[in-house]
Amino acid sequence: MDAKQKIFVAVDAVVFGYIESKLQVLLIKQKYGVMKGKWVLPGGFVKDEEGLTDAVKRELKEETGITVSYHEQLYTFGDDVKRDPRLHVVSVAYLTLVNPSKHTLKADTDAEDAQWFDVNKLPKLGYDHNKIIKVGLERLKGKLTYEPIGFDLLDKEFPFSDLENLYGTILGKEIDRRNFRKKMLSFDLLQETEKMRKEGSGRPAKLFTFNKQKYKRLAKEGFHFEIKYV
Amino acid sequence: MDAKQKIFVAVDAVVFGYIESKLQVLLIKQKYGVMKGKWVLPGGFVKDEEGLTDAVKRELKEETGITVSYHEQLYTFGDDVKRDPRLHVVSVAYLTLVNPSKHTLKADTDAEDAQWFDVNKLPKLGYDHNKIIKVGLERLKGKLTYEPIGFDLLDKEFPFSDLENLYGTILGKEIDRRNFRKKMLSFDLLQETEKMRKEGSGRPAKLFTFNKQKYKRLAKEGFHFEIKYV
DNA sequence: ACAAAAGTGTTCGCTTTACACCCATGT
DNA sequence: ACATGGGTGTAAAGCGAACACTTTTGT
Repeated sequence: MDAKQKIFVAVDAVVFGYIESKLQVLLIKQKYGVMKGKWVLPGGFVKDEEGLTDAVKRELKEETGITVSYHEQLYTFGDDVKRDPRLHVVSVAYLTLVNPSKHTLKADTDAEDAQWFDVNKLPKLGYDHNKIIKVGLERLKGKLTYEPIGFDLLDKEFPFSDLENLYGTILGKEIDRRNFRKKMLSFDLLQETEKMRKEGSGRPAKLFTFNKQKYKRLAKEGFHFEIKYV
Repeated sequence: MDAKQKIFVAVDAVVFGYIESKLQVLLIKQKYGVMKGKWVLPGGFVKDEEGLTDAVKRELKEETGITVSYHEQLYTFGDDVKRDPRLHVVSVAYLTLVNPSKHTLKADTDAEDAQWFDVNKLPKLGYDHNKIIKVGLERLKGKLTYEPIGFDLLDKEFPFSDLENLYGTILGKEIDRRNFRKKMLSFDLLQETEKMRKEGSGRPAKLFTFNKQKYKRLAKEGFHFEIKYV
């Protein structure tokens, strides 16, 4: 019962957004501390008597003003005792997805600035945050094929092509539009709306919505979403 | 920079073994503290300047004298601030698999006793450890179908029937022996040995070994182990 | 000879994959 | 009329699921 333990507990969030057909991560520029001026993941120390999930949500709100559409625990980083140069900090990382079109970023409290970065063009971040993002990206790639979380990155109503692009971009694969559409529709989880989106030239696209309630119900009954190799 | 944070970091291990065709969990009986006399998962506080993985391995060695054959981080429990009644403790849980036939359990240090329990006949444990085991079991079930970790629960050389039973027992499903064998062998990751095992009556069984090196190599090249619905 | 566990193939249906042309709109 | 992106079907191959009898040993 080591009541004088000198280890600190932090939370960090890998927040992904899908903007202009690119997968982006939300970073903040540190205002204070050793990492001052460096870009890092939103996050910070957990408060006494505060749960982990509450802590991430608080930090996200404080630092970026974002509301999440999907959230899960990612991994706890604590094998490298020097991942924070000053203190022994164990960080519980979260994977969160947002629909960025809904939000305007606002830097706040500890953050000098908050910005979206293309996940393939990241600067060198503070701490081990490049590694954390890598782990987050792997998880996202993995889950995309067996859980319908891609929808959490899109608008509520979206054209099929957005969904195709999202899968193609994130997984880095060419996808067969016909097969992809057929498979997606076979789950009977997409609802066609009356609306159309016309953008630039080309034929206008029907907009769809994802029926999350139905998915959750089916999932409980043993249904398994799976969109293989895309 | 909250240098007076009063949160403690612990690690706990869900150690599974497969004994007499039953999935078992390793528990220890607490010698000291509020949970004295209760069965709990092996684990304890992380030491200052100690990495998480090192901490679990140390605790396992101290408390049970076991050597692991598979080990991965499971989940970090820290949403419930009162999961430890006295202190705010965040616990990083690990999933570890061992081949119990190699080991003799020995209780040590904090442990009054160490014992295997049938995963379906658990007593009421201290803290939230029943829940942690539940999460561990879910993970094990999930991984069994898409990573070849079942082998880590078996002897190095095993008859096919052990593998069949393991999958059947853990997943709680009847498996078709012919299809299962065909699929397993199709990966070309099992090596037939010269040896046979005869036990009681019945035809003696060829013993196989799993070629882990080959699996790791193939996995890097994109190979995907998958044994669906068994 | 019988009981007990090991070992072995084939058929059917469904899912996956590969693949190319027409449609609706803007310029 | 042409450029741009949206929308659609079919055939072949591969995989998963169902299914029962023979072999080798111990008693």
